[in-house]
Amino acid sequence: MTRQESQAAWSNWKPLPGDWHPSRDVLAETLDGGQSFRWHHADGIWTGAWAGCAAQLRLLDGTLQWRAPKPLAKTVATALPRYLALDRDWTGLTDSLPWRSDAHLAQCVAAFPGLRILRQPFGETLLGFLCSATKQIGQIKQMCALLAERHGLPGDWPGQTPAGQPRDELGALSMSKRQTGTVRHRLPTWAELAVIPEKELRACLLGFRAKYIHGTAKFLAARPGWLEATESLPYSVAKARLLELPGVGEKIADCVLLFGAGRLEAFPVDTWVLKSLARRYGLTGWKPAPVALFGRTHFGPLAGLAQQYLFAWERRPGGR
DNA sequence: AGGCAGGTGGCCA
DNA sequence: TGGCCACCTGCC
Repeated sequence: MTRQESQAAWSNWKPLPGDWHPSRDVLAETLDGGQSFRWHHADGIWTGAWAGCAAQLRLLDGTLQWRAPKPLAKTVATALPRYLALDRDWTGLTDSLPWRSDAHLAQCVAAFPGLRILRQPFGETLLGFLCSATKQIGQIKQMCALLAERHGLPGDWPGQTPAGQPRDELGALSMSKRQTGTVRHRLPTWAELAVIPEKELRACLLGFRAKYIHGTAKFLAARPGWLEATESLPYSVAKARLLELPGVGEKIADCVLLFGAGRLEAFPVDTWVLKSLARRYGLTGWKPAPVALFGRTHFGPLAGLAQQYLFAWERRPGGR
């Protein structure tokens, strides 16, 4: 492998606008805590890609800085604040959660001060979470990386393959290394996915999820503008529409609306949240649907934000 | 070495 | 409506 591709230049580091000063842990939890599957960390620098954008982030003396590939710098300067939802008052939003009357929530919020919900591209969020069924974050990232490398357009940005990283003849990083440190391609669009045989999708370690992604791609290809329209519909209507897609159930629909459309009322209930509410709120044995109802009732219109704090807490190393 | 993993859909009573 | 189970496959 040549090194030529890594010669492209990055812009100069610049402070991120706004007043977000996350700790290293909170930054990691936000970028790599299961909302997005396209950020990779190396040597204190986070590299991520979404839509036609790529960016790097680093924390220097408690200040968050960013840079982008030079040709993209202008675009990213606009797109990154939106992606990171810098325009929303997260301090105020978090303050309006019912932590004053909920000691466990207060503990979670205190443990991850400044945690926020990303605003990712809607279609990419859908793809990521269609990969997510009964998979761990590392494996989901691997699937997304393979989809991007094999079926997405090359990005207009410097290659991010760590020097000397061995690759097998199929282009997959060897699984034993579990390195997902490449963000060299865009994710395929839904239009691109629609013409990929299901068998090729399965080869990206998708397993039975390949059928759902293929089916969703075909569904969307037959309905131009359907997904874009869905993004801007009211929450309940948008959710009902997402549930029409093969492989999209309650949980994934809520993830897409929460992480890909900024709908903080969406309250995805996965196994972690199920465990959290069982253990911390006495809902042992409850099924996902009643738990979701409890969550929306108890946490209110920003239940999705509360969910992210609970999720982060429950996932802590050695978490109990 | 076999069960389990950020779910969903289909089939039964 | 509610409870089960198959679905792919890599990893602990």
